[in-house]
Amino acid sequence: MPKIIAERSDVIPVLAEIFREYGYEGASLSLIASRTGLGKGSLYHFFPGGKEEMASEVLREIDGWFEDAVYKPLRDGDDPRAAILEMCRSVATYFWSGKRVCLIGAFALDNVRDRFSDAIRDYFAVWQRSLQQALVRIGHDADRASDIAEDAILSIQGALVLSRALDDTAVFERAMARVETGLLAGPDQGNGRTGP
Amino acid sequence: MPKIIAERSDVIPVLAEIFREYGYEGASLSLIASRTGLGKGSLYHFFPGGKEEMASEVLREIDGWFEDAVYKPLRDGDDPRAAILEMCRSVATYFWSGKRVCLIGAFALDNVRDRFSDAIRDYFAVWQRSLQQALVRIGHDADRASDIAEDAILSIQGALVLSRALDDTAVFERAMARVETGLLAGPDQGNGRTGP
DNA sequence: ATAAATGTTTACCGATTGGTACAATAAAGC
DNA sequence: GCTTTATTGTACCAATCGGTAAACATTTAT
Repeated sequence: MPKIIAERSDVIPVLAEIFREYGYEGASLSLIASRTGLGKGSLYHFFPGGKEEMASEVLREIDGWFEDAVYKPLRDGDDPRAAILEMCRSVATYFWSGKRVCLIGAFALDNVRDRFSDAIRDYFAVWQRSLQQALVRIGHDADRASDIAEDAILSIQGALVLSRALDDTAVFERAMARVETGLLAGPDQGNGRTGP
Repeated sequence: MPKIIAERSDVIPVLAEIFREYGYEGASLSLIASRTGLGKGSLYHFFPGGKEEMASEVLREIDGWFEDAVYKPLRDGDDPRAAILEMCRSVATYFWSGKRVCLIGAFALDNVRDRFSDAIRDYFAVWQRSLQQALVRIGHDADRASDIAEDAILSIQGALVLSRALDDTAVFERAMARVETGLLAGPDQGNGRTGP
């Protein structure tokens, strides 16, 4: 094999950051080439499908990360309470307290949504279902757990939008604190937000 | 004056819909020209500043609509409770139960955020402050009202992201119902979400 | 009627877009 | 040491990008 400056898997996180910063349309091939240090030839060698395949792989990698770091512990962990707490911590770290955008959320609002609709839907659907399962194991009934999980995920996404719009990480941190207390409030005490 | 097929003010809502569908970068001038029925020359006659001016005017118009239909009643209306209820109704209608994207929220996640950062920040900041004032008039203390208002706006934005990602308007409607009850819960009963 | 103001159309600009072709290069296997 | 195979750089492509120029049409004020 010839000289390997970078493997395909090394390039994907760089691509992810580029898409996050510039969006799908805004990330031109020349920009990608210069930021990755790879020529167009190499890029199309690694990703024959072009920009669309690059973005697909990025989405897959993000989904994989969340699957391992967040979803799986929520579903299979011994302690659902601890998994939920860990989710909040992971999410806050991952999104750099709101400074880093959720690429999948951004794609959902973009016109490229249709192109990646399956990946986008799965990402949120699996997250919601995993969180719901953890809540059920805490003692909530299924419907209530579904509602709470939905509200938590949507609050995180909204927090990313609002903290970025106001350029204020405190917005994100306050929202995460609210999400955490909302998720960990037991099934006995109502929280006035999701239910009867 | 020469023949007027469309006034500037007539074009702006069309532009808004184009930007909503395709994003800032995705809305090419030729697309804009064909959708508005105006040639490039006419476009640049109405908007000498080009695409950036078109987007600015769209943002201004959106802000103006919210100012009249939502913010002002929240601040100055006789009945703050009614104004809050009306806000929820207006928002649900405006966003077509989640099928229509919040252009300003989408811009906030996009790389064009820097270009329109002032308009984006003001839109959300004024919304939050107006809603906070209404909550204070209901009887909340200032800090608590600020927190509740922030949570409501962020939930709406997150609901738009999530309902679009899952392609399910029910997500948006459930979220709006939660927002409404959260906003209208009196200052006496805690709601477990924003509380001390 | 005519001049001036106001829109509109069309052709065009250089730059950049995503993508392709292909030769050059470098290492691994024999 | 030669061939094979995987990677890279360069040149190039048609298409489209945002934007400009200027001739052209239409209407109002005089």
